[in-house]
Amino acid sequence: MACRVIEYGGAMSRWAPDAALRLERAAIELFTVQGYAATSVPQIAARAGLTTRTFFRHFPDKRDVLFLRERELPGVVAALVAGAPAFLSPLGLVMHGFEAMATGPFEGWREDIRSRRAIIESDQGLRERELLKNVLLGEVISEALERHGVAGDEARMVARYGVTVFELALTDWLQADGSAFVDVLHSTAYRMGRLVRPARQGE
Amino acid sequence: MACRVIEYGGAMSRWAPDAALRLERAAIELFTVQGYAATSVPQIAARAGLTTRTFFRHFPDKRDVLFLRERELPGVVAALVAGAPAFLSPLGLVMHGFEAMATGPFEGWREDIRSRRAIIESDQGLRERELLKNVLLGEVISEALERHGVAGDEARMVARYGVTVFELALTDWLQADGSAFVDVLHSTAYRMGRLVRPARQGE
DNA sequence: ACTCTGATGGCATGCCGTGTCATCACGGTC
DNA sequence: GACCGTGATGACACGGCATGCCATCAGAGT
Repeated sequence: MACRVIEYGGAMSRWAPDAALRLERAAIELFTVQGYAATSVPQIAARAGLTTRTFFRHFPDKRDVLFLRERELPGVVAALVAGAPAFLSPLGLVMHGFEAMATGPFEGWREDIRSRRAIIESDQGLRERELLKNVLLGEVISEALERHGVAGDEARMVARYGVTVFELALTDWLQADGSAFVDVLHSTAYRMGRLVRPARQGE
Repeated sequence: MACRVIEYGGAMSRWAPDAALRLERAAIELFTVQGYAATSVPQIAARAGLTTRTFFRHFPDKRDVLFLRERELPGVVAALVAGAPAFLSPLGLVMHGFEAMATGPFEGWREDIRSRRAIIESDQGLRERELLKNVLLGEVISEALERHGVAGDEARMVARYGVTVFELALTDWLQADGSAFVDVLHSTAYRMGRLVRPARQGE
């Protein structure tokens, strides 16, 4: 079967280093055409020129193939938070990390993310997996905050809040046309902060 | 098999109205003893005196049996938000609903919720399901806010924030000993609001 | 040429979840 | 009291998901 070599960032191993990428590509194509539920793992593997068993070596389950691109996200964001200026507030640290993501790689991935989102929202199981990934991201950020000296409970709260802002901003950015992700992120953070500010009458 | 009649709120149908409850009880017992993954649906059904097919008539999948008690939660909270005083801020409306839940039924369910939580946290799939339930709760609350005249995007933000506060408070309440849920809820809301307040230096 | 490593293929297995039809208890009707 | 409709359950078949196990095989290092 064609072992098309896709440049990936350098020679990794002696075998075709793109097995996971081929599987991901085949899966997205099939999901788009015939839907997620109607696509079987053997079908994906066959289209990628691999076997079912190999699919499950690269992905823990069928759903995970749609999140290959996000595997490194927690580590990257955590590193960005870890490297944020120490004088920032806890929320400032988190937003610093997200801001760097928004101005960096995300800006060019809009259509990729959009097409994946369309598939994810078509299936409840995929939605669940996405929620878990977000929570996991929050936990990693929380640890990074603790290494900045933020107390554990405060770190958890700020991390969860930050991830929520990121999620909502991402959704807005994918729907709205033309805006830069950074701007949407800032706008969302500002508006949400205002809404959530403890008001005297509303508890 | 013993068809123990559990009072549930009134005669529902002519058959034993407690099939779902029997299944839930059997499932929790087995999950506690041998773990979630090591327990099969046929095993649960047999212990409840029913068949596998009947299990899937009461629950869409194996995970859902642990969330039977929360089925009515979204409706209840939405009704509480809908009935909240109109002069409250959007966040005040949401917190009003949660506050009523906290002072009401939740206070007596602590140990039940705690044992379920222990099982849920032992399995990734169960965590995912719980996250989905929380998001669904947020969506229902968001709709209730819109019926109060809150704009769509603001409703989404406030609802997500409120659910997050509720989650964090619930976790704290289950771990800490002795505190009333309402107090933990208020404390969490206050502390999180302070952390999240837009600071001048931190974006 | 030899060995070691690690990705892959192939097979078997068990559980999950669903479609389909039969059964059977109960309530209503005459 | 006999009839029928309703709706929950039982029984069976079936396909897909996920994993354990072992064989294979290509390449790297010696």
